[in-house]
Amino acid sequence: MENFNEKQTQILQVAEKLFAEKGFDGTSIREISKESNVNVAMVSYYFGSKEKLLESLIVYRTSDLKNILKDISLEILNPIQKIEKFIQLYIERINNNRDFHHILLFEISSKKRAIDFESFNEIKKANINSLEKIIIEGQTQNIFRKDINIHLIIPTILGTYFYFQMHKSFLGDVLSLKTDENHNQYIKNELTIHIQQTIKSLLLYAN
Amino acid sequence: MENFNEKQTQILQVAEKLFAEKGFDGTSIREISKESNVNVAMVSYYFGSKEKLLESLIVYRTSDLKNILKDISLEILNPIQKIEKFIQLYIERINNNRDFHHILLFEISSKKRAIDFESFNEIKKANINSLEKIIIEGQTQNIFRKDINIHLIIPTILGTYFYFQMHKSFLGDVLSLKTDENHNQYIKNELTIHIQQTIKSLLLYAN
DNA sequence: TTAATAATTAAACAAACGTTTAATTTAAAC
DNA sequence: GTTTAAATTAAACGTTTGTTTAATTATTAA
Repeated sequence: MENFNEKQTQILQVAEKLFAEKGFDGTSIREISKESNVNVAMVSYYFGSKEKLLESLIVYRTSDLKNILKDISLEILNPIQKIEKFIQLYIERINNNRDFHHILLFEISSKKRAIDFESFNEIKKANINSLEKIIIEGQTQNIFRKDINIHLIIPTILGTYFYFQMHKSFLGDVLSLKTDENHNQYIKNELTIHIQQTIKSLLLYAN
Repeated sequence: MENFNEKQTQILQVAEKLFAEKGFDGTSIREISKESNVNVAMVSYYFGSKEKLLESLIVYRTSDLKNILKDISLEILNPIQKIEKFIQLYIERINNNRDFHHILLFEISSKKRAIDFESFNEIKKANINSLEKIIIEGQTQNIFRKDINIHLIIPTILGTYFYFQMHKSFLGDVLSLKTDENHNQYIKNELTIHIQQTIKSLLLYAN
């Protein structure tokens, strides 16, 4: 349906970066146009308004995310390996789109604008279903606990990631992560392992 | 040092609510003054500027938080009970100041303003120390795992809480939490138990 | 080559913003 | 009761905001 040309994509990417850094209301169209090397009027010309620019960004990124969905439950792995892989892929994908998810997080919990998150909620539900399949498989094999509330597993996985990301500077200090590259490598390795270990313990631990 | 009179407190509380709902940049001084039933000029008169109002809010709430710090490590409880109590008190306290912590979360990860978070970081470090004591105690008693990274425990505890809080409407749907009272009770009970269970599993589970 | 459409621009627009001013009212001190 | 200081107000200030206009340039189609 929606397709963006080169200049539109340029604007969307600059807007994404600035919205993530300074928030939607903290970013002006003039900043966006300046950093995109485009006239101020072009944003209205292409997207209609600032708010519609944000909506276009959501369309743009959501259509990105839809394609990558992968069904781990069909692979030849045991439930524990599937959980590990699910978490690794989930964190990796969100981290690759961290600016966009930062914006989403703010907009979802904001009462300022009425934005339609339905297409995004669909993706979220698909991911929950994917995880649920794996957990049920582990439960029927008597490996996993039976009293698991799946809707609290995702908050622990993603919450840990987002908290880490948002406290970048504080945690970067205590963990001696000097560069952004260090930080990113830490997420890819230690943090992902920590989250995997946490969820595995929760699923496997018997009172 | 700083002390606020009744009218100043009124302004601070309204500002806190609106900043949490719509963000700092999404809230105007005129909105704050209207909802506080004071003249627009009063905000500048009392606080100097909008940004100094935010700084005053941080001072106001931080001095609140300092007093409640409680040393669980001295109580007559076993390490597991101490962990449970630590998590319960920590979540409870943050949930009681959820608007303020919502603001903090976004200011900390924002590149818009240069705000001094030192006093707040001190509190955070004190809490980490408190948790570390408990974990070390459990480790010397050979109850807890030895390969725990304490700096990733806090992100899991608070990250789970914040993610839950920020996805209020999505999770409220799937968990059938109709009112704010329902939501708050769920945090106090099920969510707190989930987080306790998660951290206990992580600390106790042996490969 | 010409006509029509799309892209781009500088300038202007009104509205909203944070802040200041200057006048007035209220409260406290003497 | 008078003086002094603090609190409160409506109005105005200069900027910045998102958006529109009207003119110009570049591209495409006939």
